[in-house]
Amino acid sequence: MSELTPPRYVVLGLIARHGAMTPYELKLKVEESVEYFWPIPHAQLYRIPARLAELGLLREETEQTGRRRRVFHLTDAGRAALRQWLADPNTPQPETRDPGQLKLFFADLGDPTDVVALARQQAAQHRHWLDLYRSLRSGLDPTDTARLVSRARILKLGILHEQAYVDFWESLATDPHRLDLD
Amino acid sequence: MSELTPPRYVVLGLIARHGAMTPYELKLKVEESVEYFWPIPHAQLYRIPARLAELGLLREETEQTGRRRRVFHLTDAGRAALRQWLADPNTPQPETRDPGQLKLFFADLGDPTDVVALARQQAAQHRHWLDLYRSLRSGLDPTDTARLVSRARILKLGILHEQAYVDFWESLATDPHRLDLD
DNA sequence: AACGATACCGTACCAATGAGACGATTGAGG
DNA sequence: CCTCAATCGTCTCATTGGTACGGTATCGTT
Repeated sequence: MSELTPPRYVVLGLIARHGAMTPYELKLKVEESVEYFWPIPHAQLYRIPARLAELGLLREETEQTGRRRRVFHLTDAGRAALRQWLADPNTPQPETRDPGQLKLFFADLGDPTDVVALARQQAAQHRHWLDLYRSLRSGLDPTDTARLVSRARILKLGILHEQAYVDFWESLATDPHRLDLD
Repeated sequence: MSELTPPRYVVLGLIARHGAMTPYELKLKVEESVEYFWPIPHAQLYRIPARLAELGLLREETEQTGRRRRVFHLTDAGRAALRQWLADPNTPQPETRDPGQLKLFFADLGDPTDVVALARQQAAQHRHWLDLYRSLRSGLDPTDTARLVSRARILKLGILHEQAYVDFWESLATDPHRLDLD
């Protein structure tokens, strides 16, 4: 069984966790969480399940009522593929694509004041995410122990991440000439 | 003048900084730095300059000697486009694609011991990058003041980033049941 | 000078993706 | 009924990712 791409495992995982879903429901689920660390454009969530069904990892059924939407169920093969992926600790390198970092990298080619404006904007942007993750964490339902642990963990990482970026950009905004070589 | 995609600005920026280059030289430059925060597959570095030349932002010349490679020069329009981009502090959101985070998010669907193995592997991986960035920073040439500042800054951010991830994964590896809700 | 080996360099191909316009369906309220 | 907004799905096109493959220079050896 060959490896799937990460977005495909996202679809398998969400269906494994929440039960059979339509592409539209997948889209809603993705927007509420996965999005933050693996964005998937919504059109993909119509293409991927269809592909997984061809591979036998999902089974497609059609609603008998109303809009007759396509509902995708996890098959045994799908569950097996998911488990196998989760059991393998080896993962590809993370990829970061950060336009702000890119502008910073080339900042010496522009006006020296640009970097301060950039830093301010970036600091604000990352602070926004930091606040969001913090409030999501304090809003966790302590009685839902099953979901709580994994939710809290992933939010913890998001918070550490954003905290690091806020620290960096704020320091750059207030003190652009400081040079850390410690 | 419509916006370009980030990889195109990378090409403009590298040529602005280092002078006219062939696609192959671009590839080498990308690998030595930009790669870490904006990966670009090498085939792109043959397509992008050609496209930018069509747009009038680069000018293509052909070597008279040997392999007769295509050398791309920055035009005034190209320089202007680059400056305009750098002067605009507004940037799209960063996108992170981290297979490790994805596996963590779905960890509750697999075996509970998987997460420890994952954490160990991730901790090692991020420690590797952390060490690399640190050694790159200590290897900076203090006499090259022009480049020093921008290099040091971007490395600082990389180090903060990796430090946060090392902290997270190491803590998870040694103490998988700890729950941070502070 | 001829040679092979090894790097260097470039292109081509095809499936997959990103982005977003557009169209269809539903159901709630008037 | 009718209208409007929300919901839901598909389509298209340029771009991208991934990678295989082919050509060209260089260098050490004889």
